[in-house]
Amino acid sequence: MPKETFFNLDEDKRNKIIEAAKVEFTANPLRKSRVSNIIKKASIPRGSFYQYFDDLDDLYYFVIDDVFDNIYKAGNKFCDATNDIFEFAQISFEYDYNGFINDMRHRFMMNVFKSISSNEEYQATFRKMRRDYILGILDKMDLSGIRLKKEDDLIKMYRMIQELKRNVIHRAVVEDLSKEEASKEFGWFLNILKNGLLEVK
Amino acid sequence: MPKETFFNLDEDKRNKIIEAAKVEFTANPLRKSRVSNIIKKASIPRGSFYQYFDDLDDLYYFVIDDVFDNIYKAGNKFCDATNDIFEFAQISFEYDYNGFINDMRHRFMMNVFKSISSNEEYQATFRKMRRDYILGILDKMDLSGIRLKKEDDLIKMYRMIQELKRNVIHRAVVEDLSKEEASKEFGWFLNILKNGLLEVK
DNA sequence: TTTGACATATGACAGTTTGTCATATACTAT
DNA sequence: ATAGTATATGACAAACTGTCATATGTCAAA
Repeated sequence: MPKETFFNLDEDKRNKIIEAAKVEFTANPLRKSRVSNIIKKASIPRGSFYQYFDDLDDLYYFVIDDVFDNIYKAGNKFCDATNDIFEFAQISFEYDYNGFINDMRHRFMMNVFKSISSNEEYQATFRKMRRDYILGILDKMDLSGIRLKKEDDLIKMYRMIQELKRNVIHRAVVEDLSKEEASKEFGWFLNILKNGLLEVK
Repeated sequence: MPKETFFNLDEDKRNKIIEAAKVEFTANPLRKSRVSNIIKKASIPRGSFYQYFDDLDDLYYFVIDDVFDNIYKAGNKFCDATNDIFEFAQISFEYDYNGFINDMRHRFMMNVFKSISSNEEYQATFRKMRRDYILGILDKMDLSGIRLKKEDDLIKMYRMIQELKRNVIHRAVVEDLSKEEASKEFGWFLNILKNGLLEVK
């Protein structure tokens, strides 16, 4: 979290720094971003930077949280437009999409997301290999009880489950969940997937 | 991707480098990891490192992909144990959990996952704020058609939807999906969430 | 065995980058 | 006016990166 000194700054200066940071993080992924570039762009001396932030990461997370927050807040204003939660989800999705992918922000988000997973080259290989691999597994399963029939849908389903798994394990690592807690949590999600959220009529 | 030179190395040397890298990436998140530490640990000269890899990222992604691959492959061997895909998911989850969270690997995965999202401090604040915020939105929704009734379950459901949204947008950014494609994709997922995967009897 | 072509190894080095610190300046309250 | 506190500043040592000229190893053809 930026230091108090940063928040004591007058708004203009603060914004100037944030803007400079966004420019830098848009041009480069975090790992290639440099404090030197940001202070040059924002015209502040090096010492000041470290008076405001612990280090570059500190500023980085502050900036992305700000961006994310703004987008989500904006998207969520649509909760007055409907009282159907799925409709709301769909509407806010479109809005979020615009927020994340508008021209100004696309490159920035690209860098944010890229630093998350492996680079493109790996992802491509990964995905290609995966498809056959998934089909191999699905082949061994009895899918007669499943609503989906198309191969593409089944693969999507498999990936959805994997993604859920990844998500729970991610949280287990970060939040230190025990195996039992994590497993139960995953089971809960699986159950939703199986039976759906809607009441059975 | 590591260069051919790296793959031409005899296995011992290759493993020594990978081991040194894992030690470094376990001790530090990518951003604080140093080529210098790795070459010291692996006893190879600096020049060689750059003969094998483009840069540190190159090695990093190679190492995590390797780790992930091994874990998932191991987990997926259970696909012979059952032909119920949900049971399989649950079994392989437990196995994956062990893979990711065993003593040796916990710290390493922590670093991998941490570099994904903001740091802990932010996450904690975020989560705390979020709860009330989510309840505020849910309050405006008509939840009478939803099977879940407990507040905690409803929040989990909301987070699941958000996570799905994040996931689709992530892919939209990285894979350059159009708004229509992305939106349709999200709709597909929502539909599964609503109605479940199981055939209606 | 010798030769040449090619692959690999090596560490010194120039150029960057980082985080700190001593000093200067501004601001506030008595 | 003064003391006390907060902020600004840029020089600097230490650390790090990626490159390059040079040395060494390998191997097939002569």
